[in-house]
This record gives sequence, C-alpha cells and structure tokens, in this order.
Amino acid sequence: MVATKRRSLDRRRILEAAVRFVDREGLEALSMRKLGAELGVEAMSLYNHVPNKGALLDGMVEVLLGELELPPEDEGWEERIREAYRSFRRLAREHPNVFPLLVIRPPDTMDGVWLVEEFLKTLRGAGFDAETALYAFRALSGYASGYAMAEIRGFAMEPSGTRLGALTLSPDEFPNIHELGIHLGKVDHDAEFEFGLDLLLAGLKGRL
Amino acid sequence: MVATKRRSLDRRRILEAAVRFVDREGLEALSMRKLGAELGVEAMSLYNHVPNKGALLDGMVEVLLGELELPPEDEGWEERIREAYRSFRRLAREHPNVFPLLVIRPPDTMDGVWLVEEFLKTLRGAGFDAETALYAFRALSGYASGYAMAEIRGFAMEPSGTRLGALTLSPDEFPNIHELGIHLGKVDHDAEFEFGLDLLLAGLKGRL
DNA sequence: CGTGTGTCGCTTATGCTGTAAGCTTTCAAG
DNA sequence: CTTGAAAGCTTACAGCATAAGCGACACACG
Repeated sequence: MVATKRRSLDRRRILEAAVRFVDREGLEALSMRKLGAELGVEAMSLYNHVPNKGALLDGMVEVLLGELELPPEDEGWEERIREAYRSFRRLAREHPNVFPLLVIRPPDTMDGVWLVEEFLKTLRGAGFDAETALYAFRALSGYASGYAMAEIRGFAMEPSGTRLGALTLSPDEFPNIHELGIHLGKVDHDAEFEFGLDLLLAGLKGRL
Repeated sequence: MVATKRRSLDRRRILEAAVRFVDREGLEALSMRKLGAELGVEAMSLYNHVPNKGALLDGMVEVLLGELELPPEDEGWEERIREAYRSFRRLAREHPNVFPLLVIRPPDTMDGVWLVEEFLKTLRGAGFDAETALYAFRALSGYASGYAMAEIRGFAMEPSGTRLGALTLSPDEFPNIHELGIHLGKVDHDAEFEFGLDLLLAGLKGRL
C-alpha cells in the first residue's frame, strides 16, 4: 500500500501542485508542461488523472474551497455567517493568483452545493423565510467575492503600487479623490470589508 | 483627411471589433489572427496600433466602460448611485463574455478615475465624510461586480441550464436547497440585485 | 513461480498561439 | 518627383493543449 515509485501521481497531488505553482508563478504561467516538470513527469502523464486543462483549473477551485473553514454551528447565526465570509476573504489573500478562478469558473461540485446548503440552513434557522435566505446568500456572496477581487487586484488610487495614486492626480480636476489621498495611507482593509458586511447584515436583521 | 482605404485600421476600430468578436465567440476564442481576419487584415498588422494582446484586452475594458451611462447630476444622490450601478450591471448582461475582463483587469485609465471622482463627488455632496464615501464606493462596487459576475456565470442551483439544479438534489441531504427549488423558477434577478442595493444604501443612509 | 492484463508514464506529432524581425506598399509633404 | 514615414505583409520561432500509440511496470490469478 506504500506509494511505489511508479505510482507517484494522483489527482490530488496534481491539483495541489498546481495551486502551489500558481501561488508562486501566477496563473498565466501555468502550463501542462511546466506543471509536469514540477512533479518530475511529462506533460501528457497528467492526462491520466485529469481530462484536460479546464478540468485542472476546476480542480484547483475545489482545492481552494476545501481550505474554507466553516465556523461551528453553535455560534449565533450572524457571527457564523460573518466568520464564514471572513474565511472566504482569507482564501483570496492567501491565494491571490488562484482566487480569480473561483470567480470566473464557479464550482459545480457537491462540495460547493453543500456549502450553500449550510448557509441556507443557518439563515432559515435564524428565522428568515426561504426566499429572503436566498437573496441574502446572493447579496453577501456577491459582495464578498467582489470585494475580495478588488482587494487582490489592488484598489484604484491605492497610495503605493503600480495603480494610479490619488496624490499624483491633479487636485483641481479630481478634488474628491485628492482629498482622499490623506486617508488612503491608513485604510484598514479588514475594517473596510467588515463595513460592507455590517451594512448588509444590519439590513438583513431588519427584515427578520 | 478622409479615411483612405489604406488607413483602414485604428485602435478604436480594433477594440470595437474585438468586443464584437468576443460577444459572439467568447473570450477564449479571441486570438490576434482571428481578430485580424475579422478586420480583413493579418495578425501582425494589429501590432501597429496595439502593443500586445494584454493591451488589447485592457482596451476592450475601456470600450466597455465607455458604454456606461452616468445619470445626470440633478437627480437625488441615492437614485443617481442606484442608476449608475444598474447601468454597470447592464454592461454585464449586454457583454457577458467581455465583462469578466473588467473584474480581472481593472482599468487603470483616466476614464476609470473620472468615474470614481464622480461617485465620490455625489456622496460628498450628499453629506458623507470622505472616508465613509470611500467605504461606500468600495462596498457598492464590490457588491455590484460580484453580483454581476455571479449572474453572468449562472447562479448555482438555477433551475435550468447546465449548473446543478436544485430540484435534482436529494431532498434529504439538501432540504433547504430543495425547498428553494419551488421559488427558483420565478426569481427576478432585477429585484434580487435591487435587494442588495437596498440593503447597502439603507445602511449608508443610516450613517449620514 | 510464471503469465497475462490493465494502468500509467513516455514519445512523437499536429495545429494552434503571441510576437520578433524585416520587407514592401502606400500616402503625404517638400 | 523624391523622400520619408506609416502601416500592412511575410516569415519564423518558441511554447501551448492535446491526440495517438508505445512500452514498462505492478498486481491478480493459475
């Protein structure tokens, strides 16, 4: 039952190597050849475990989703949902190069469905009707994934980085952005993410 | 000054053709050769107007953003912002194949910055302080782009389409999703999008 | 202890891709 | 009419996903 030298590859190992590779080199750099090399194997050998590159990408999304930590059920519904979305955002920060795959190729697996079921259960348990629970799920998920993507890509007007910096813009043409320049240096993305969560959850509580 | 037959290509024409092509054939199908063919020209000719494919993609995002319709200033701030995000979502529905580019390669152009400036001006004018205006911008934009992406890709559990259907899932394992199956057929995405906008804007008004 | 048998990795080959380099055609200005 | 630049064309290259077929090893069974 020991992994013989021959049987060195399997789907799991391939997907995890792909995630590691993309974490390191970026999504564009991923090719079957290079991933094979990473595993000490020729490109075509990967096809024994994965039907094509698209399925490889989907598998990477699975791996990512597997890292999502669902909070225990005994917490209050609101804190549980908060914590779940924090964990979701953590995925983006830990795998900024892989995360976009999750947005572009949403999972179609039982794992993904199970997550949704869990979410709905929590909200139904809190007293929301089925339809509101669905709306809440989509609003919160939309917000979280949109925010996380923006954070990964770097917000426009961030003081440092390659994107346009607020302070370099003409104060006459862009007074409001320029004014923000002062604040931008000390913006706390954790607090900012939480702000949006607050708005949505407060609104939801109002519909209970 | 008349466009001679020779001078048939220019950046604008190329970008618009690219958007049209991707609308029709999908993002993956876009190649310099095929785009050239679309314009009756060899692939390499495109490089006289666009430095590389990345810049082409960025230019397509520009074109998309150019289609965004900003509501006039004389409306109330809330309705103006609502209308702006509705227009944003419309982009996604009109160009579902191109829109993901906007999320993955956010624009770094003056056009984009000008949009932000406009947004901030509206919110500052409504009485929000600079920092809250920034938070609001990011929360709303995150929500809108995340929701639009989800809508484009097709929500999980949508009754029709290739994604997993709620009603095909075992009612025992996934009671909450199954229960939704009844509602899913008549979900109105317009109303759903508006629901999230309501939550966020109501919360924001509370901080005025 | 043979001897299949099927799994899995390797080799080779095809038709794409983006794009560098250099050539040629065309138009406009002097 | 000459000259120069702009812009299209041709060719070429390295890298891509992946189809097809080959060969070697690991295990199951006699």
